[in-house]
This record gives sequence, structure tokens and C-alpha cells, in this order.
Amino acid sequence: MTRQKATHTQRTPLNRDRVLRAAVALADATGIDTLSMRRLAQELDVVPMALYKHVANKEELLDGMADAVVGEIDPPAAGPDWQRVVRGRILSARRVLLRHPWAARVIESRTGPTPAVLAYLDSMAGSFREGGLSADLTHHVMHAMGSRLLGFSQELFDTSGPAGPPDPGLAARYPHIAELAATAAHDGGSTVNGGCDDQFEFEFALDLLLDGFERLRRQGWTSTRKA
Amino acid sequence: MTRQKATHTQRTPLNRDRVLRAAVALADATGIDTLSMRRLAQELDVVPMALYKHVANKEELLDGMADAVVGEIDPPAAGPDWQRVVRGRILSARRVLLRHPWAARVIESRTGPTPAVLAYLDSMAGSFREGGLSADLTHHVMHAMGSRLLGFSQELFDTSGPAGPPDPGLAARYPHIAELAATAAHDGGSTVNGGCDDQFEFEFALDLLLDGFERLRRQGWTSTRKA
DNA sequence: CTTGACGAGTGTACGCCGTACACCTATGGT
DNA sequence: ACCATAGGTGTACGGCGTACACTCGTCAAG
Repeated sequence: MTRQKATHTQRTPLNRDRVLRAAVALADATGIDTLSMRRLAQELDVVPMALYKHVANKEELLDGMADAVVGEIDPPAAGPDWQRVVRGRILSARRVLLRHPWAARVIESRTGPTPAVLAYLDSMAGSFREGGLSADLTHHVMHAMGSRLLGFSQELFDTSGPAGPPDPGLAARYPHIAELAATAAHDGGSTVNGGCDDQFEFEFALDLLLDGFERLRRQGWTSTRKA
Repeated sequence: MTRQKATHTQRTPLNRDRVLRAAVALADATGIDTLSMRRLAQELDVVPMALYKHVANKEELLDGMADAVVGEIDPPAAGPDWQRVVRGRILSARRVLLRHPWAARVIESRTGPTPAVLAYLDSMAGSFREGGLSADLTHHVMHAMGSRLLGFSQELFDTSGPAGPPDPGLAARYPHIAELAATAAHDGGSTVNGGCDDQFEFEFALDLLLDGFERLRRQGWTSTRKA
């Protein structure tokens, strides 16, 4: 047992896990760009340099945060329909990313894949293989999915913001975009922001890809590029 | 004409364009994370604060850099086949991004779309519309393409690095990934790194999507989500 | 010719960042 | 009783973005 003097009620000692979880919580609360070693240390009631006993540097902290987030993704469901298995898991990954809006950028900024990401990708590859896709096809399919495997929406700009007032001259300068915005606006219903239902757009793209893959599998597609 | 004293051979004065081009060149040469206002000023033989007469702050500098890069993309070719038009333009965008490897990250980090990006997307939307896609379908198609419209590869991690030595335990821990790597390795030919031909992977995904869109167009697809 | 506004470049300074390095101190095995 | 070690501290350095006050050359108006 650990004795402790009542004099200054010593804190439970830090460890890598507490550091990582505090970092994730801080990023969730205040965003990733205001996350600094100093602010994180303050949150943990500790002097900045204390963190360096548990993570080598900030990059490794971010690595750990990425792995923690990826670890939140549900394990693959069992089932004979590979499209359902993959689809469900990717939607789980997407839910995780919606919980941690900073995570996509952090994961993308890692120079190499972290262990949890590798494990996830390996498991994903397994799902494709069990679904009957050849190793060849699985390889290209995983590249084609890219970051969408991890639930990235891959939208060009984040539509979740306040979006500001619509520029009055926009319609004149960008007529086609204006047209699309108009059609999106008047079909009402579950639209969330700017007339776009992010979840619908995500699933639309996802299903389009999965259907394409299944079609290739059925026709025995094989990579024709070779020596 | 502007007189100039021979005493200290005054420099041609800065302007926003020279600043932006120097910034792009510096990022090309040394990478985006070593690009600082101070280093850029040094490159221009000027004191750091001088830059702020031409750009409001670093974010605006990055905006300008993004726009400069997007402006390098070829204009759309004319032609009756919308898939060829769109495909060619996206491959041009990809070539631009390969020239400026930092650009994808910069563009993604802009909070909103910059004017050049808006113009590009508008023109892209026009190509889809002229190809016979409905406004509804065009809208969802553009979302489904996401950043790929601008030539982003959307790979999860950058394979262009040195890739290091293959972890000997990797095959045991990640058997499916090992299998994919093996099949990619022994089909020789134009493989560039790690057994993957980035250009092939990009076009594979691109064509899969374009074919899917064309199929939807032919069958008169329409968004079924509505009030 | 004088003047005074103005645009472009300067110099100094502030607060924040990541982190190297030396130090302290309580803990627990021998 | 000893001391190695792990965890927390304090100080300091160099780099960053940029606010603010300045200088100085140019040029139009009086």
C-alpha cells in the first residue's frame, strides 16, 4: 500500500494513459490548435516538463491520441454479407470521428500508420478477403477507399461551421454552385446545414464504392497492369 | 519612371504577388512546416513585419498560396464525353498537387473555400451538368468526390517517404496487410514505392466513381430522401 | 517651393510555444 | 542503511506570430 502524508494530499501519480485521456478530453473541449503541452500540463495540475516523463514529445502525444481514438471504433460484426460488415464498421468509425472532430486532422498528420491504425486496416482487409475479394482486388479497394476506411468524410471544407451569410454576388459569380445549393435547399427534411445532410452524402459515396467493388468481385476483376 | 539613387541600389518593392510566389517557392523547396513569416521575410531580404503590409496575417498568406496553386490547374477541355472532361481535369489537378506536395494540407486547413477553389468547383459542377447529370445528382456526386475533385489522393498515409525497413514481426501481427503487400510486390512493372503505383491507385478509384456516376445518370437516379 | 498625407519598410517588444538540462525528493529493493 | 530510480520541478533558450510606434521617400495640393 502507498502511504501518504496528510500534509499536502499528494496527487495520484501521472501515467501515460492519464496523460493521453486528458489530452483527448482537452482537445474535445477546446479544439486541437489550442492544445499545447503547457495547457495540458495545467489541466493535470502539473508543470509542463512533467509530461515528458510519459511521452517523448508532442508528436508522440498526438500518436497516442490518434491510437486512443481509433481504439474506440467498434470491432467488426460477424455476418456473411461483407458489404454489411464493412459498411457497419466504417459508419462506426465515422461516429467516432464525429465525437472527436479534431481526430481526422491528427490521424492524417501522422507520418506513418500507428499500431492501432495498422490493426484496424488489417482487420478491414480481412473483412474484404472473407467476403471473397481476391488479395489483388482487396489491395486496390483499400487504396480506393483511402481515408474513408476510417470514417473520414473527405469533404473539401467543413460545413459544420456557422457558414455565415450567403454572399449576394455568389449566384452571379458561381452559377452552377448556386444551382446546386438551391436544389439542396428546397428538398427539405433532414438537411442539417447549408442544405446538406452530411450523413446522407457519406453513405451515398460509401455505398457507391461498395457496390462498385462488389460488381468487380462478381466479374472476377483482376489488375491488368503487370510486367 | 521611378528614379533611384545608386547609393544603395534600392530593391524593387514588394507586392502581394511577389510575396505569394516566394512563399510557394519556399514551401516547394523546404516544406510547409519550416515556412515561417520570418524565414519568408529573410528569403525576400526584408524584415519580417514588412510582409504584413501585403498580407493581413499568416492565414491569409496560406489562403493566397492555396489560390495560387489551384490557379495552376488546367482549364477544362472541351468535348462531348463528360467523363473524359472531368477525368482529364482531375488528373491535371493531381499533377499540380504532385508539384506542390504541401498544397493538399494547406487547402484542407482553410476554414472556408477560397475564391479560386469556388471557381474551380463551379466549373466542375458545370461539366457534370453539361454531361447530362441532373442538378440533384450533380450535387451528391460532388460531395461523393469530395477532395478528390482537386486531385487529393486521400491515402491514409503518405507512401512517398523512405518507408524504412519492413518490420519483421509485421507479417505475424498484421497477416492480411502482409498478404496485400506481397501480392503488390510480385506483380512488378511500374510500381513506384512499397509495391504500390500511386497513379494506378488514383485512377482506379477515380474511374470506379465516374463509372458509378454514369450508371446512376443512365438510370435516371434521383435522391429519394425528401420530406 | 513648401507642406503634409501616405505607403512601404524598420525595430522593438510581448506572449506563447516545444523542450533541453540540471535538480530535487520520495520509494523500494538489497 | 544504502542508494538507484522514477516522477515532478525550475530555469532557460530559441523560434514563432504579430502589435505598435517609428522612419523615410514619393507625390499631389497649396
